[in-house]
Amino acid sequence: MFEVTIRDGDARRGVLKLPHGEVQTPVFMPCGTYGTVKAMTPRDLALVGTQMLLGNTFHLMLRPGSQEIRDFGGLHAFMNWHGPILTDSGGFQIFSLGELRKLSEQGVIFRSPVNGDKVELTPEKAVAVQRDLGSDVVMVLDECTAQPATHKQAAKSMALSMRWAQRSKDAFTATREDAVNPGSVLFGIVQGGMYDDLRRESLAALTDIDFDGYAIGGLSVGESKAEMDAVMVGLLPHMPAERPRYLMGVGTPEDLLRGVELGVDMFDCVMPTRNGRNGYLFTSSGMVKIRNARHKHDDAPLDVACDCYTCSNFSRGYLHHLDKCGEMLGAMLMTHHNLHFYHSLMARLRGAIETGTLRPLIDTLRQDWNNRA
RNA sequence: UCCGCCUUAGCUCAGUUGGUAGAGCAGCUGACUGUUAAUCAGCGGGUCGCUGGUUCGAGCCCAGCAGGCGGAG
Repeated sequence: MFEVTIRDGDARRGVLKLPHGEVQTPVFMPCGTYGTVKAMTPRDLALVGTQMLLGNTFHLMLRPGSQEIRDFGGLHAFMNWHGPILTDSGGFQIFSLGELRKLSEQGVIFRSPVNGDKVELTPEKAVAVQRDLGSDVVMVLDECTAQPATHKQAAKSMALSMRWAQRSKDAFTATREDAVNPGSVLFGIVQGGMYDDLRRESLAALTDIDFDGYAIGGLSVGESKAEMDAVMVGLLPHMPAERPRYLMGVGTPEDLLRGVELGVDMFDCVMPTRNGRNGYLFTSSGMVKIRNARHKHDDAPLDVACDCYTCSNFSRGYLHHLDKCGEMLGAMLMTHHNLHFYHSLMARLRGAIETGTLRPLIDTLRQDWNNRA
């Protein structure tokens, strides 16, 4: 289901073959938590170059409910996105909803952020929900370890995630026939905090179980850039070369350059969409905070080097105005641009790997982004 | 002409028994990394209509004046 076609240094150019289509890697996947990439129609997603997107087990389980979505024919039909979908397991919510949950060997009990109900999520339940959703890539339930964590805490957390990984694999194997999407694949998630030995131990445990792909979890949770880099540098060379590698929750454009350079195949992050809604825009010459007063009278496009719908048709002054007024079109146009930026960045990186020119491209991009905003 | 009420930040308003002023919004700035986020945080900003008086001390009490609103003629 995954094939690396070309390499450039440690970077890989590949193809991920999934039930809902092929994905050219390295790829960036926008977050569509509630069955929608906020402010984007599926038509616009296709327009900006989205190949594959994320859904969220925990949030969709609460609303509208996994059986409800199954009754609609699965998440693809429900949201009218017919490309591949990867669903996060709810492991990140163990981290992000830290105040609202209780962990045990069995699983996790959340207090629903919607209505306060008790909601239990176990490795088996997470797989079952994702089976109902019909995801192309199912993620195991893990505990996204909070930072900072001592070696002991990280070890305990990682060990639990590894036991859950085995249970997830067992549940996944046992439920294939009853799935909305029987051709889906299952990814394991490496944990271990910022500790190289734990990360390696986690990876060994996962490869022992054998997954279709391997994710690096537990990053972008408050650690320094240096720590994140150290985890990637220490881990990536040991990850199975013939399987896709997914860096979860990352990241900034600079993070993507670094990840691709080190051999990551898949990324996801809320940054282009959330920051887009908040008027923080990525351009070929660095980031632009469109709500700053200096853009009020600017009739130039957001990014002269960008050919997206937003940059082709609207001025910075207009985007500033929409943002100031809280108009939803502002969120739409700015999300559109940011996603276009991320996807075209990935396309350029893929092209550079094919021609063996990744290194100079990365150097050029880093220089451009740091020049000015 | 008389009576009553009102006048505090750019705007709308709070200001307890007198102790040299607060909120929301707007403005400016910053943050955001497997979305509890069209979100969150910080900052700037006021001769408390004017002039006197009482008091150790007045946005608060008293008098006059000026605007505004309402009522009666």
